[in-house]
Amino acid sequence: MARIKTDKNVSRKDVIVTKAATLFREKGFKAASMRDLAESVGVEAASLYNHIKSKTELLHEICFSVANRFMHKIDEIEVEPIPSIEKVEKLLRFHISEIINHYEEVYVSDREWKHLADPYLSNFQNQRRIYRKRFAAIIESGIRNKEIKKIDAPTAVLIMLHAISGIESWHRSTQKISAEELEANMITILVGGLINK
Amino acid sequence: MARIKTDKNVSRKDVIVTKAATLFREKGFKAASMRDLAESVGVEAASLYNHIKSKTELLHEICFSVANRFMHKIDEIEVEPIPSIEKVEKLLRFHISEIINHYEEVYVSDREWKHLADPYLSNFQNQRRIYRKRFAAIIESGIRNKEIKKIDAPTAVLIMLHAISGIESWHRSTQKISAEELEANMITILVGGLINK
DNA sequence: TATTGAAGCTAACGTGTGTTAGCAAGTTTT
DNA sequence: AAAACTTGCTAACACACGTTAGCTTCAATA
Repeated sequence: MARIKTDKNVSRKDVIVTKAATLFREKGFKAASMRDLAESVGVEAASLYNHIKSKTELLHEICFSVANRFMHKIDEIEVEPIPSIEKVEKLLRFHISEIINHYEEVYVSDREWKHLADPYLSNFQNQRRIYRKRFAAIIESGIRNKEIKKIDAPTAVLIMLHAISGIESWHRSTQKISAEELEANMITILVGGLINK
Repeated sequence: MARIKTDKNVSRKDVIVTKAATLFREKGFKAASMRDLAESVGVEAASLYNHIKSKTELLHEICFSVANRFMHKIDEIEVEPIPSIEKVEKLLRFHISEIINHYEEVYVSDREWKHLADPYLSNFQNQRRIYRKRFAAIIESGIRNKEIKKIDAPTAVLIMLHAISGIESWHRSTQKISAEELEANMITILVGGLINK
């Protein structure tokens, strides 16, 4: 009889969620079936329901674990006594490292959150909106201090966040530069485009 | 008996494809059903098949019409006798105007191409790869001419293309700046981050 | 070793899917 | 007005999906 293998500190549910993230990334949430997931876990589809409540629950877990990490980080950075442009740089570096180290989850959270069901959907959208506003506020304060060019802050946030999601393509590409080089290039272009000089 | 309305020069198939683009954008390709589409066209699901071959065909049409427009544009720009940095700017402006004027199609082509079936899938991926290489070549030539900072050109392309796809969010947002302002901000940040000075 | 709870299995359900067949209504051409 | 073609409809198909019920097997505890 098949059995889901677990290490210490990793519940069987965690294993399922992780495999789900990979599958949702590869095929998209809707196109990935519970039978696909079961196969990748090494078990029958019905057996998954001993550990999870529903397919959507898997998406919740993925999306909110990612969103929470970003929220905690911006909490932390916001209150640091450093110039705004450095806050922006820190945030960008965090985004980059998150997408490199938690590729599947971040990707899914970014592209598949549409398939969340209310009330999770509204909740997620709210968090996202708030996050972007706080990010924009940092940029605006940088503009007031003349550290940053006079630009529309919300637009700048959009550009930053989406630009960084380009790493998804880098992650899948075969002939790639190192993660460090990638990060350096990103910062050069993005922060370089902001700085007022 | 219901009937699909058409203007001159717009076939019934075109009407279906357009509505499909909207639906695929809203729900995603997999989650959008032919019955949904039929309703939005004002007809029964089975009737759609008098005009189209399959659901996937709709996706082909959307993805390749978008891809072709970009290919033709880069053909055109590549041979112009202007500095590389201006070529980059022209390409960016084209991307921006495409996403503003053909929002639904471009969005779908960007995010739903995964659901294409071979041989269209490989074909599409190839076109994408080639496009990015040609874009990167323009940047590399700009680096050689010292117009552009020394950066990894493929990374720069990723950043540009994804940054621009951020306009999707702008497009749906309620309190937005004008399209002209948006374009100006984008160019400032992106081109500003490239220029060697 | 006996007991118990966790974790797996098979079978099946109801529903929604893309698509086809066959026919009726409407429009254009002769 | 007849013929030919286009466009729509109803009904139904085969299938894949998420999920549940009920039972068995395994592993840990007493």
